[in-house]
Amino acid sequence: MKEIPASGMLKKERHAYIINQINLHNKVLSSDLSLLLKVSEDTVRRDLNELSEKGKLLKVHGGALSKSFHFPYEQIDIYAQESKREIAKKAISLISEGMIVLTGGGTTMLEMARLIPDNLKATIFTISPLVALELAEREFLTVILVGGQLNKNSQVIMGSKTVRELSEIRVDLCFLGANGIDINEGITDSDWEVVQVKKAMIKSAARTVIMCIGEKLNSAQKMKVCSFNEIDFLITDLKSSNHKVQEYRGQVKVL
Amino acid sequence: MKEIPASGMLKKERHAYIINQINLHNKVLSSDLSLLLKVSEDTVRRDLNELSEKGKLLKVHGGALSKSFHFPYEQIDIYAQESKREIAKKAISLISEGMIVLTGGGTTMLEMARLIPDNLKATIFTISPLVALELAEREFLTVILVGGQLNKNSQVIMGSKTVRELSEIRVDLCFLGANGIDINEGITDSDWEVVQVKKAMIKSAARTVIMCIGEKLNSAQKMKVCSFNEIDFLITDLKSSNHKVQEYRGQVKVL
DNA sequence: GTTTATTTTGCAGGTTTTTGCGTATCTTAA
DNA sequence: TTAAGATACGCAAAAACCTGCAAAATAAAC
Repeated sequence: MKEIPASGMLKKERHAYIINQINLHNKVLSSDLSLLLKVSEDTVRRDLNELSEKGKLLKVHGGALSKSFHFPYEQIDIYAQESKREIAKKAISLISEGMIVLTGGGTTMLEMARLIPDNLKATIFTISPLVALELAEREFLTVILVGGQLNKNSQVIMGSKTVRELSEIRVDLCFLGANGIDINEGITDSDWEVVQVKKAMIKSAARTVIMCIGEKLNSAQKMKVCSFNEIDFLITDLKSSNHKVQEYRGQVKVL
Repeated sequence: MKEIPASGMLKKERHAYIINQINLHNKVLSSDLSLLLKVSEDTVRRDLNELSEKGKLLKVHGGALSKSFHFPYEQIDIYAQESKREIAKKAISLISEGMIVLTGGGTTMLEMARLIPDNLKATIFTISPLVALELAEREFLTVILVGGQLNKNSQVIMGSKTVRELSEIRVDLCFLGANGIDINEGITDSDWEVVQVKKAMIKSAARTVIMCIGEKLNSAQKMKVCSFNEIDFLITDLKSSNHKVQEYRGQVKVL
């Protein structure tokens, strides 16, 4: 994302420039504008406030947003956000430079996407448009969306087209959320289509990571995705000393 | 950009000179003009105020801006928002029940997605995750995202994978935005990858609709997407009586 | 060509705008 | 809870601005 730095601009010009940036990217950061326009952040803030009063944009902490546009992921409240962030951080530590990764959807995955550092070089396949859009801002990431039908509830891509596409790729690491995890049943889910996609994802990955908040442990759904021998890591927010965690130690590597 | 300093100019001459500068650079600084015209800044200011009152330019603190040239920005948001909505509405009227539709990305397309009624039954293929997410809320729509690499700037999916996937589908109607439209050059764009995807989209569609705000008419970019005989409709926000529109009537059906 | 009237210009002084920097306060993320 | 980052506020310097005025330039009249 390279913008042409501007110099010696009149106030009106700066304002116009800012509006333009907003139209292009739907948001601006005060810090970016300061560099781009070569004025202090104070001046940028004053500009943004003026434009905001004129109703041209929506001033927010750190910058401004387009008034007519809302990022879909900004309005999502995440349940158990702290836990999910914990999980996300552990998950990210598994990704090393140059890896090819595949991710599912869900809020945990979205949280993970948000926490992925700007300087990570990797290729990310995903079935979640939200994850893809979040990652699109990372300069060194190659983001590839798997094609297929968008599921209305889960906002991830699934269906036969997706399964077929997944069968054609090979990745190093696959990150999946889980609806149910049980020591006997393995990984389970309630939706048949979801199960098909997850199976396909696991199949195309050298190693699979299941990410799951502690409360979902020891709960089973109707359909089986896979058993523990098909997955390589289980990441939860629970401490390793937790008794729930201990049960799974024999079956899978728990982080 | 070196200007020829002028000396001993009459007021009228200075005014002409200033207007000329404005036409060339879209802005002038009082300080620059003072040096260039070898008169005091006060005189320059008086000149600018006079020209401003005559409506020849827009006086601002520090100099003046062109009036006729509305920046590629400035108010374009509000103004173009309306335009794009107009276009979007016309476009939607082309979709009938049960159709299979393919859409590109861009703000016009997003506006269109927002305006698609809740009760429309159709299948929508798209290369824009944003459009897909917007449409995911429509109960009777089947939304399918084409797979491929997510472009960071445009936030649409493109690349060879996308082109290949597009070659495997057949749709009734394809909606595309245009970067440049010119009566001789046809539809043009500035990015090679974009051109490849657009070509593939047009190829897989029985009929193609180009959506484009009036301003972009009669502007050409480096790369050619297609000529007018490959597209079926051109939708703009201009009235059908507009002379710009008339020119295209012979080549394509203009809405 | 000279004189007179008119316009234009530059300057001095005071006012306003704009901007950047410190400082204190607030937000956000970990 | 803490620390880093973003923000608001006040201030001061610089730049731009305006007003009035007298000198200079131009135009008009004689």
